[in-house]
Amino acid sequence: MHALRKKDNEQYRQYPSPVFSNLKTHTSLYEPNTFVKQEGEIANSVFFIESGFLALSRNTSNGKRQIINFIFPGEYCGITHRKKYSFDIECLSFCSLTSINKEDFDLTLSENKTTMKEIYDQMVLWQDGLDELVFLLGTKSSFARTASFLIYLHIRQLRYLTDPLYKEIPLSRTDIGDFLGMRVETVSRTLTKLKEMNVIEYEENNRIKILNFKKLSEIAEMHSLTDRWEDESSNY
Amino acid sequence: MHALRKKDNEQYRQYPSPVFSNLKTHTSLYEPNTFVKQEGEIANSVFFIESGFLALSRNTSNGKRQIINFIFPGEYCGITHRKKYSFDIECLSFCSLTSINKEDFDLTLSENKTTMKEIYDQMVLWQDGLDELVFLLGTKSSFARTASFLIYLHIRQLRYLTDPLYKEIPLSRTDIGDFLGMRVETVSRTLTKLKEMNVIEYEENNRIKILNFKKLSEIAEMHSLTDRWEDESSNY
DNA sequence: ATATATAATTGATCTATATCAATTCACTAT
DNA sequence: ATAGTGAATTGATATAGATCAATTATATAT
Repeated sequence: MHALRKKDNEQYRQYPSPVFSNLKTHTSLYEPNTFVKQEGEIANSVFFIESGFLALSRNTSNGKRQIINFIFPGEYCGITHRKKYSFDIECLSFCSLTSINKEDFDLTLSENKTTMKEIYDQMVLWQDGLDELVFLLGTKSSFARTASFLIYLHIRQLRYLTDPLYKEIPLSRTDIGDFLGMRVETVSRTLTKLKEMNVIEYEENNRIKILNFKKLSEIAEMHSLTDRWEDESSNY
Repeated sequence: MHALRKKDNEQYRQYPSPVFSNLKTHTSLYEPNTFVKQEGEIANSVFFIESGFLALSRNTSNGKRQIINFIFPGEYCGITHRKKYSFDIECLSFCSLTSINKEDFDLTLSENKTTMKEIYDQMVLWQDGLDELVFLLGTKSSFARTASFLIYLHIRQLRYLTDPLYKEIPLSRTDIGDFLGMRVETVSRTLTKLKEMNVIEYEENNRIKILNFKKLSEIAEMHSLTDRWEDESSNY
């Protein structure tokens, strides 16, 4: 986990709290590397991200961590049918979250068509993304995974950057590895290789710049897939 | 892929087609090992499974197959925001499906609260399941994966069996491997080991019977997780 | 019942990636 | 500027699981 500096956070778009009409919602601020919820806590809230950048992650009994999803401003997290959260909700940057009581949330969904549609759309989008991640974890080499990840992050963050100069949201090698099911060392090695191939270059503050998108896509074994991602980015 | 015999299908619950009011839906029958849709086709329909048993899968350019999800009667599939399907929809048994035009489907969702809620609930449930799969693929050993799978399938199918004598939906070792990101040989080896440990036993027609659920859960590294699964099964 | 085809098992190797260990780098604080 | 701390890199080795190859089991067809 790599702490963002406070000023970095200003480079990301802020989303106003959604209108949960008459409900008792409240907004809280979090520091990087703090936990909003931990696995096993009663799933009694849903969160809306006003600003900042989070991860949903789970830990095995023997200390391995898996990041299930990265969460960006404007998205909801903590929606589940389980009684308890099955993952940690952790802040990777300074975050501002609106928390909504679960029952109120469910009630609002059943009453408010617009909100329901909005959430539904996010679920579908996440579903698409999770399908991708499953495919990646189940079939791809570490090299292809890393390339896939860079494309994924590139597309995913386009929407959230206010300043295009801020090329990449800084993530530690550990975070990347925990998302891709690889060890830090392997992430480092594959990134070094991509750098040597002039597909990417390193910039200040842990950011990675894509130099050759086409080649990266090929490495990611994403010939047709890339097209799809590009389709999607045009929806943003 | 292992063909179910026609009579097997009768052991599974049939779900009546949902009321998509005034819409032009139609029901089709499929043989085992046929494709409803293939990756890359325009995503213009959503399907409701009346009976039978399907898989969503994707293939890499070098011929590896990843099963993203198994689909059971009463569920919808083919819901995506992509323009094209990103996976094959393939029948693992004799299937009866209602196909609904995508635009009609979306329209109905925005008009009919009950349907929207129903779909939303399925999405949340699938999301939970996909989270689990990502966790499994990213962190677990092949042995733990296999155990996890058996528990997953056991819970998942409870709802669909009319005759409790039909213990397990028959899946080939290849299907299991393609779901768990393992090769057939590895699946076979891990199952053999579980059999030798008296955790499971083989029955006729490729079915696997769980003999020791507790031990299986431990192997799956699911101490707390098992609790959750059990929570869920009580929702069915 | 016998033949044929497909799936599952088992064994022997090979390889990608994890693990272990040491070094270098980058940021923070004094 | 300098020291201190955690992250990233690089190298050496170990290993889980893939791959290759052969055998056995199961299902289907004649």
